[in-house]
Amino acid sequence: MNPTIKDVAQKANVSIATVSRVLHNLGGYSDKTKQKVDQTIKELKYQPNAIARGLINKRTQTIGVLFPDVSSAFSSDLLHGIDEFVHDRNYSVMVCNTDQDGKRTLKYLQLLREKQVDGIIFSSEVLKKEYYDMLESMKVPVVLVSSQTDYANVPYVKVDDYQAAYDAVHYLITKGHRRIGMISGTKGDPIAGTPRVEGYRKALEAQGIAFDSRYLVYGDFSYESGCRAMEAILRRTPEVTAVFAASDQMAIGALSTVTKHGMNVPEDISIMGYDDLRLARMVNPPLTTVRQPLYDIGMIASEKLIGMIETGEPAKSQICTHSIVERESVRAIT
Amino acid sequence: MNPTIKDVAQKANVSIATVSRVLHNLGGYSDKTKQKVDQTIKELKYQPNAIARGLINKRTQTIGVLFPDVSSAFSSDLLHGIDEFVHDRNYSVMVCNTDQDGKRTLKYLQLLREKQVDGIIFSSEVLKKEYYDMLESMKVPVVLVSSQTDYANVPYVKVDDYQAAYDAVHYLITKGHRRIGMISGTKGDPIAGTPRVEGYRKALEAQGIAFDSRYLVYGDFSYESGCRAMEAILRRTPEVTAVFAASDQMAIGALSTVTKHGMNVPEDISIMGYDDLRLARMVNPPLTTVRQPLYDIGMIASEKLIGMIETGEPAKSQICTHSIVERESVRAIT
DNA sequence: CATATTTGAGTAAACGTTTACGTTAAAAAG
DNA sequence: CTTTTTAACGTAAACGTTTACTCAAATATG
Repeated sequence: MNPTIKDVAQKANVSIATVSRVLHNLGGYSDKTKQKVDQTIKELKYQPNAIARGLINKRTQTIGVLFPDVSSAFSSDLLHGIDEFVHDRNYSVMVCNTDQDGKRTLKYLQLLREKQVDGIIFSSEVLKKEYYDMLESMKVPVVLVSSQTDYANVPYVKVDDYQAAYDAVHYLITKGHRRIGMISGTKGDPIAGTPRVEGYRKALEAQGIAFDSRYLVYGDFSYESGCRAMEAILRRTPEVTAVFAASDQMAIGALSTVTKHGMNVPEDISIMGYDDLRLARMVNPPLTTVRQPLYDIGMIASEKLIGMIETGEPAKSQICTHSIVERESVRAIT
Repeated sequence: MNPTIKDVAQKANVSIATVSRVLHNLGGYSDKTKQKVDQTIKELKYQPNAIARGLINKRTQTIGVLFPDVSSAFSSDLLHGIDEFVHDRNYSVMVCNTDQDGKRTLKYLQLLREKQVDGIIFSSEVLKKEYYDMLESMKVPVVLVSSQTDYANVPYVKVDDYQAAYDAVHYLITKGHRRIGMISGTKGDPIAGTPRVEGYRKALEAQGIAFDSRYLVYGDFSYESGCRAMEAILRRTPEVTAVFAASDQMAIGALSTVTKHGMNVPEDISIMGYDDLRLARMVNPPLTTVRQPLYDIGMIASEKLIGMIETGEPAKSQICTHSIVERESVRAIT
């Protein structure tokens, strides 16, 4: 067995309370005893037991993070930011992969509750009433990432999807494109779906370009769906000069497909993505895209969460600024 | 406050012990009491407190996972496999991002010890004596992933790096290549560095091709280093017809660089990667590479770890089988 | 010098479980 | 109808901490 505080106390000839006090620098002991206690802690290689501490403090210094897909580049960038901030503040993170499946989400929330996490970051999934109720009854702070909700008191941090899409399409227009296709994400997705389509549409109309539903095709954010969508575009509306994809993965799928058809990006067709994942710069040509600062978003979300945990006060939602990063997949036409 | 087992006991007019017994199906109670207890558990929405449970059981049902870079595609695939298996067995995972920095690793091990994790997965980092000693003193099962060690009793699960590199280069040779360059990972890395170089060398020699040190250039596994390495190759030994990179990221960097120079892959030069990350199939052309089954490796490692935790018996190391996945970045020459 | 205050500790309860042990009443055995 | 066994619980200790409370000695105050 590992030594406990009791062992330290015995060996140092003091009470448990005293050891605890020097451990936390609470004062109430002489220099001499501090010396002795510190000494025997070293000797015994004593390590406090966070579980016991957690039981009494009702704080575990642990937060839970839920992702629909931990292994996606999107999630892992976020996780990186979260991990970074959180560890700095002496918390740990428990990850859960919900696999975008309701049953699992609920099961994991259950789990996190039993494990007494101090807070939860809920990412990239709509907060169904079911989840909200559960969260509510857990009485644990939550912050949403890349998601949003009507339940007023749960803060979110995300980019303005509408505006980001608007800006992307506007950018394409300023580059001289007028026949612009869009590969949307999952149809009806209230966060990353509809608002981005809406941004696309409005940006078009603002420049006097009529929205043409044939130019809009749906995917599900994945690479493969991007390939399929691009196939459809090439077949049905080959006159398009640029396409805006609602995720980098789809953009890259589109890019592959275009090349597979013997055409070149951006010479024959321009492609613009969304997210600015690491891979955006790795593909050929490097992808022009609208950047979500995922790492920062992870940090900000953690900051808010820990703030709520430690002050008990609700946090405000935050819209992070996106930006357009110009690389080489879009060309200006005249 | 959330209701405790005590609240349930009171409301159901039984003792705490009885509630605990029905909770765990231990028998020793009548059907009627079970009914009543189950009922009041529902009514109160009682949830057991895993912290309290952990304190007494000395089991937290949590494992710690250490990665040098959580956000890398490599880590996140692994993590996915780990998470999957582990949750199935009712464990949770705590992630730590060590940032390939000694101080942090030690700090995190410390943390995981305090949090009383039941086991640790240590990934992609050499197990220095320092770490080993710490781990040893924690008396907690550990398994290494994509790493290895002399400390006999710690099991690892990985691919045979030497053989995998050998096979890759052999494959290139069978495709008719004889002037084959290699972009190695970090020089001297005992796992993913030296053995792969050795495999390269031996595969060459086995076919009567002399090893030429000018054909070997070092990177650090990253995309950028792959770009730099390829620049060097193009400058110094442009006669090369194929290059084998020790990571997909470097391979993709090489690929970008080649294209940037106006040459084509695989027409002008063939490129082969290592890992088979998700992005390998997304780039253009899709990357021929040697596949490490990272998801499976994560699962296997978890299985071993949990086995050790639950039986107390040491696990055996395991070499997972790699394979060559042929895509389009290598061509046969005649 | 007597009293008040401060310092340096110790004692014990509490956190929410699990579980070894004890106890009672009913059922089975003789 | 005893005696033994069993079923159905209850009691209380234990896990490793934190912390409110207590208390004695030392120091300061008048």
